[in-house]
Amino acid sequence: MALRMSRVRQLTRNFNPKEYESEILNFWEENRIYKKLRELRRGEKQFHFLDGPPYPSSDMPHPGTVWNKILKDTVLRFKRGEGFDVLDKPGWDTHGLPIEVMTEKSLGFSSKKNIEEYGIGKFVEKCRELATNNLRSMANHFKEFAISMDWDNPYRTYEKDYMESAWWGIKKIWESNRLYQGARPVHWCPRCETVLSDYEVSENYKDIMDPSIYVKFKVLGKEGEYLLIWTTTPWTLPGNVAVMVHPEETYVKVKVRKDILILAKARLEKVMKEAGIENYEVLKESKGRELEGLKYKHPLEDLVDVQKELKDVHRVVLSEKFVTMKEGSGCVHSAPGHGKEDFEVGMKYSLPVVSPVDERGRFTKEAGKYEGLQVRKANAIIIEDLKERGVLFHQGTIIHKYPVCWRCDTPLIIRTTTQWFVRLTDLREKLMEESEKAKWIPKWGGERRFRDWLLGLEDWIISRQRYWGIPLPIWKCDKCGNIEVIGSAKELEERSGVHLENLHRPWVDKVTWKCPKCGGTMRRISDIMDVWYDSGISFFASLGYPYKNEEIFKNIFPVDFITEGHDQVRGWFFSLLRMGTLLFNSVPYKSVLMHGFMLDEKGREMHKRLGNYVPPPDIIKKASRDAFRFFVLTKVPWQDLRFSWRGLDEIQRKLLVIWNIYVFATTYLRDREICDLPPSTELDPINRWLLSRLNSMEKTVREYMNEYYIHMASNEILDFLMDDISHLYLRVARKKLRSKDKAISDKWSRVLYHVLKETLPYLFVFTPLIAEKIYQESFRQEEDPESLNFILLRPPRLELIDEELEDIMEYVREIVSASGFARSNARIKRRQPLKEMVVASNDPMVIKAVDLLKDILLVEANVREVKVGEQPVDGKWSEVSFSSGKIFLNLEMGKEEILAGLSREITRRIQSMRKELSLTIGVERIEIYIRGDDEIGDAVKLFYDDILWDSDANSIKVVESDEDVPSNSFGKEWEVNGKKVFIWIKKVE
RNA sequence: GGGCCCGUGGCUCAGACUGGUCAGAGCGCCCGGCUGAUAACCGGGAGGCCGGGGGUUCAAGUCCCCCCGGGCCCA
Repeated sequence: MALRMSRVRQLTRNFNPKEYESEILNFWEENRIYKKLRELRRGEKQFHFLDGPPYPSSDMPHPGTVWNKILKDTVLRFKRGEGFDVLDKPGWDTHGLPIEVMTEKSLGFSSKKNIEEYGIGKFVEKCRELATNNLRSMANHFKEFAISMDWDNPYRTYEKDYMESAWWGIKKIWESNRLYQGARPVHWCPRCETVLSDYEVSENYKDIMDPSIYVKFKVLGKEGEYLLIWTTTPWTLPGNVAVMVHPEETYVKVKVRKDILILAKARLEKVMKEAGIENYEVLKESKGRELEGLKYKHPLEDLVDVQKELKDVHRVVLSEKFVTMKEGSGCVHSAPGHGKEDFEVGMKYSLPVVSPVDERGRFTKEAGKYEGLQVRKANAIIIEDLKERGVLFHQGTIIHKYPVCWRCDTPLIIRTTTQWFVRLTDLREKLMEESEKAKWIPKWGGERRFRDWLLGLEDWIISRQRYWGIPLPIWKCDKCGNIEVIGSAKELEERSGVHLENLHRPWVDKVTWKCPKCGGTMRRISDIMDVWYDSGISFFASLGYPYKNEEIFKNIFPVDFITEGHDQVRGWFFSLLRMGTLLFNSVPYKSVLMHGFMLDEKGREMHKRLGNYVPPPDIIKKASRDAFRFFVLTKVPWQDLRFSWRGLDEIQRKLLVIWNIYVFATTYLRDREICDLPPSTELDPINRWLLSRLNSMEKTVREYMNEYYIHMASNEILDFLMDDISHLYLRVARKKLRSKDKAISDKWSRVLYHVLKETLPYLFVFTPLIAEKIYQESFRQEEDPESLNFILLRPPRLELIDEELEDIMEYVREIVSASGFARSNARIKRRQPLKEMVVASNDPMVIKAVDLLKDILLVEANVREVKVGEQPVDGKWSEVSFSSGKIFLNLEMGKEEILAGLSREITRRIQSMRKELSLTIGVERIEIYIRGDDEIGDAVKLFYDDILWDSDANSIKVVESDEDVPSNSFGKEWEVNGKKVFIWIKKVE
């Protein structure tokens, strides 16, 4: 192998991330580095990452989303460094209500009717445009943070390929008999005429005034006995089929005037007080359980048609879950058609579901007398009717939180509608089993959070009555009800002869064909799919499987790695698990890293509307991209993270130190021919220690990264650079690199060069911009790859790791700091050389430390000799303890020490004058003139060469009077150790 | 209301799984030092009974229970 000679170029002293960060981004862009990188790794072992698709509801990402992408990018960079061909396709979740609503707003719409009038086609195009513009803009923000993903080839849920994959999946679910139609109570906006999903409802509660009424339900067969129920929605009474009581609570029969009322004991006092009744008598107590099956007469039986058919149905049922003693009477009016809890209990008791309300919120014919009335407006009439029938016990009003439509503020109703379901309840066990196969980071992310929740899993409503989404590919014969589920555009074309490029509504709605069974017309049901279906299929739909990339898919399943915020445990993580299990009988991911939320500086949620939102461009402007990266990467990922400008500033200063390390190194290494690393047998212990540290750092970083302990890995490299290189090694190396002995300076140069260069690819994983900048500007050799991107992380050479030596260095650090303490106690400056230091210890490691790493002790303690020994008896000593012994510093100074100290003081002054005149070492040379007492003269004489070398001067003259100094010299008067000294320096032209 | 997580010096956070040099780091503060990496750097110091209470254990930020405060997800 040919001998390689390397050279480094001086790194700009000025640390200017604002400039170089965008310069590096441009460099990558202009030189198509990313594309070349993909080419380079093609054919290598693959690493499969799946991007959780952000929702492009804004043109700018939340800082937490940037954090999310930085975590992903770091893993991707690491895996590329390990030589993998990574799958790094970013994704976008483009469908759904938020985009629809924003589009509606931009068009000034407030309801579904507006959309229909405007034209679904035009509307859907607008939605697509909005999503596309936003995702492009968001992508640009991500790119700014050096997120290396395949931005030119993202997966987008609105693309035809993606939608076809979705159809394929639905067809498969249909074929496995899991797709069914069923009725269910849902939140419904009567004005917009649409179902609202739970999450749309959850954040939109308002204080609303409603009636609060107590109604007597007559118990059958017992004269004068009534169940006393409470409701704030009288309009749901026409749908009543049962009364729920709590099985374990105590219920009482109370005599009030002529009536006997049944209600919960715990509520008795409050109800009576509310109704203003003072005289009542408790006749009997019993457990709620004993009331089960008690039949009663519906109070509006004569007015509501549907109630006439339910005569035998009305009875008392039990529910521990939904009967509370906090409000009402403990007897809960139950209308399975108008309440989810009611529905659940109703199912258990096989009660009929009555929901005599249409999509505009009006009573239907089934409601008899009330037909055609808006349900909320019917409240007053119903109350009147109850009063008339003598069953209204008490009437009041209540102000309570009630869900309203987040778009039009209309109070929502709950009505039963027919929706499409995917049967899941029988898959609970399987889903749990599958979720356990994934590696969760942290462990409890999957174990507890997921598991408990899967236990309560129910069948999934996948239909939505909206426009911007993947249409459910279900066609139904309008005559015989025959159903066909279509799995691709091609299949659709085979049936109908219609070729569709755009599978969205309304185009797909127009495709019909003749029913093969009865000759009727097959029409698509008008629903679209829940967007959780969209993102849940990304593990195969992002590839267009099964119509494309079959080989790749088979290879990637399950994907190696996903990571998202903890809100996605029940979101995307679950959604993927659900789809993986439904379609492929397996969890679709191997490792899941759950990360936290980014909160504001005070620990609150960060939101645009709360005004505490920090736009990512501000972070770049005020801190830097790499600073933000390191800021988030060094924190425990699964905890919530407080944003902090100060924290960013701290990291920025660490980046400055890293920069300075390289500035320092290149200052000494530039213009020097540097050979390859010498064999370790030729190295002194300090250099062997550094190489050991380098390799253990590499080993540790790799181990942590492979466990996705990203914070541990990033702190490891940061500590290596700060503690080992900057704080320790360089302090010793400085003098060695400037050594007059070329053999020494050469050897140290080779080690330093090697270590710093090899650290760059590792640093690149976390803070790619600063690493690439240093590489390009200083370290890249002619024959080196064009970018750090292409460089593999060389595996650590374990044979260079010397754990004992690393342990020994810890003792050295302790001894050095003890010596500093000893000086400070004795008030002796570091600069003043001392005769000796004695280390008293019987720890063999300490003895080894002194033996092997004496050089460091000599320099750092600034003594002429260090030895291991007993506590000295004679002389003046400063004593300090450390964990394994004591150190003693000899404070007695001979003539030589004093003169050496003086010479150091003089050098120090010269250097400071140099700096004042901006005369750079190694560039401008100077002449020095000094006037002082005899001792000063002696010091100069004795240490003439040292001063000359350190201050890079041509000559030093001790002068008797100022006239001996050239007139154009720069002179200054100093006080050195109590003496007056005059120093002049003159630039040599 | 339920589930999960977090609560460590003035500030920001490491201390996970596998209780015992874990009471730490950085920043800030005070004192001192260094000086061509220099609008950097080094040493020392003050400062915490690891949210509160109970329990398990020879031993608990670390395990268990309860409470308080914050976050997320459900209801």
